[in-house]
Amino acid sequence: MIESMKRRIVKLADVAKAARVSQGTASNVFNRPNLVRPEVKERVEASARRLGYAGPDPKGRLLRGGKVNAIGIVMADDTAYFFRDPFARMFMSGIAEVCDERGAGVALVSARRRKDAAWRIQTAVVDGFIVHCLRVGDRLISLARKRQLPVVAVDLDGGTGMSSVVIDDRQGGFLAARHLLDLGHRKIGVLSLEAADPPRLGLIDAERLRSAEYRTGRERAAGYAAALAAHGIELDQLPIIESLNERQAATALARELLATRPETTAILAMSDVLALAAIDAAREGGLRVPQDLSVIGFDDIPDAASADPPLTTIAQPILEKGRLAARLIFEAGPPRTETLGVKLVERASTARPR
Amino acid sequence: MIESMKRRIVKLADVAKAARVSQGTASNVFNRPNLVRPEVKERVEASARRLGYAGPDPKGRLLRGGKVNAIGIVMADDTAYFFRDPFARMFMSGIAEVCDERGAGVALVSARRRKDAAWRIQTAVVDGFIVHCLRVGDRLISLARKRQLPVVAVDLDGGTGMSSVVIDDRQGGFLAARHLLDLGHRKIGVLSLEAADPPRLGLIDAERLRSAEYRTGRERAAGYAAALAAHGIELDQLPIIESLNERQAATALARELLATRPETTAILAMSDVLALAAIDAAREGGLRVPQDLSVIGFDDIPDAASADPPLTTIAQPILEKGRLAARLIFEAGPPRTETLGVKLVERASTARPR
DNA sequence: GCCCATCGTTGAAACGTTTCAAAAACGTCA
DNA sequence: TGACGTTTTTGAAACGTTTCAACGATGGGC
Repeated sequence: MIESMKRRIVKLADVAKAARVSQGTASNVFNRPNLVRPEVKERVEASARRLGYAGPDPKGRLLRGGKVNAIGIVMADDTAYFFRDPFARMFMSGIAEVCDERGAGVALVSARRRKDAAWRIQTAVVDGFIVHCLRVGDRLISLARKRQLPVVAVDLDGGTGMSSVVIDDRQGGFLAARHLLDLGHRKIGVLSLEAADPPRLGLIDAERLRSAEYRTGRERAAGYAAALAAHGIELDQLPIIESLNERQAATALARELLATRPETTAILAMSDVLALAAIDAAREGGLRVPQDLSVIGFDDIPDAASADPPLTTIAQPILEKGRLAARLIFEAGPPRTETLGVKLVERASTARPR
Repeated sequence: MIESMKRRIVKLADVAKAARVSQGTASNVFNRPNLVRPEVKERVEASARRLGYAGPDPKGRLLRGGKVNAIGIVMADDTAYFFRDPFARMFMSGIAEVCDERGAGVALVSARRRKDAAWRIQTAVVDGFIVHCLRVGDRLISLARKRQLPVVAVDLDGGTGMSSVVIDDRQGGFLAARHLLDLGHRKIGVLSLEAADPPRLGLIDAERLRSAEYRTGRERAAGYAAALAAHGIELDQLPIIESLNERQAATALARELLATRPETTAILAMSDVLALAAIDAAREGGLRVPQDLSVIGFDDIPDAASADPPLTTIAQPILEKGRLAARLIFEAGPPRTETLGVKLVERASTARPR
């Protein structure tokens, strides 16, 4: 009675005492039952049941044993983003696949609100981190690295001593722009991902992209520039709109672009989400895609193929990227950077200008 | 030199010793820096830097402090399912939202492979569990409950002493069936979710649904039966196909149903995924929806509205379900069951039979 | 009957932190 | 100078487990 008032939690030691065995034996009952005599095992189990023992507490085990058996994925957005964004989802699926293989768990770490983001990274109970969408040299990345756990950066030129996986964004940008140019487009509008934090929504100049904090925007733009240069065009001559990678917001911005630059015959979008938004905007403006306006995306998210019209885009192996990132965590070898290739996927959202 | 060979990890005690302070003070430097004199604080920080201290290890903190500050979501599928399935995604978004509010993390616990599923649940480092898609009385649920952490079951009639959130599946089933009947359909095919584990794919009889382990299938079927009864029809008279809730697999099964029962004028699908699959199958078979075949779904996943044709379905508040489940975990009050309502959403996939 | 191998069991030592009552240091004021 | 509040710092006690060398039994072979 009085015992129950104390409300203290039953622990292994209590069970052991009740069963008149050493704590070591009690531990074995739960972890290596074949090491202990059946009779004793049963006695211990009986005591455990009687006392209402919850089983070995992972907290204790963890401290002793070391491995959590889970990795944390850090993204610079709210937690729901993991489930909302098509790119993130695909990426996570790749990670999940490898984690399942290895029997590891997955913990989602949102780094949206900078303030508690730090705390979250410092206290996350994981064996390693995959960080995505943070800026190079981001303080959060240093925090993660300070934990002295394996860290893999994704879509980020890896700092020293950190593994990273990236895609050949520049080549992708190059292929996209060249495709449009080859079709004969010259009046091209660029729909850009965020270049830096904070984003500057709306018309920006090429310089902002050249010196962008985010690798993705910077490199893709560099690819665009290279292809344009081959046709004697400067990136600076094109209208460039910076947008959040979000359909609603981007549609509004794209609409504005089309309104202010009615001569535009093609949109070079840095992501499929942006491209789909551009198509929405075109349609609202009474433009047919691809007859009146060509649109090319980047990423090849699942929706791209089933969009109307099916999207011409630069495919990157998103799933493979996730897999690779996870493998790099588990392999825990010396830091290295893996670069994945991209390719042009021609579908129906691009055509010759009229 | 020799020191470095030992490879031992630097801990708080080492830092404290090096800075000639007590361990308590060192701890304060990291956790309540304002309690310690600036001069001392700096000394400790310097030592920490010099020794390469990684910061207080969460493992230690955890054991002492208790709270992990993360909840685990258990689903009976592989981890990628969390990101693939539209229902799961929406549900997770709701959970994520509440977790973000409370500054809690999210851990994904896959219970796919029964064997290590048990281990995963026993060792997950979390403060509570939300379990979904497991059978009532599932051993895994008992395991979770044995952890003596808050557990919330979703879409499961809560066992004793466990909170749960469900929707009014029966009412939903009733509304769906009545809608079809009101339109004049009598030759109706049922596309059912899994009734029990293991699933029995293909034609099943109504009895299997009446005694189904999974609440969802059982209750929705009961709703169907009630509506049919009002028209003097028995559920047993309709062809019922059990399928995995997966577009590819379901399409094949639906195709078969349509082939063997060409008189069918409507499909009563237990989920939107199944409904969309039915539409795919119909189209392959040269049937137009809704002119030749009406299809009604259940859930109202995001894709339902944008499908072609837009899907008539029973809407359930998926997001709210996630939010509620998470709140129940955090509130940690006495166990209770929350039932959420459903409603019919008429779109364009149903019409009068010809 | 003795030696050895084998199998079970024990006891104690980590694992790394936070917390808290009590002690010390420091200032202030009479 | 001494008494008395404040700040700071200390030391030790948890937190709950696993592991491991060593010890005691038990039984077989000689």
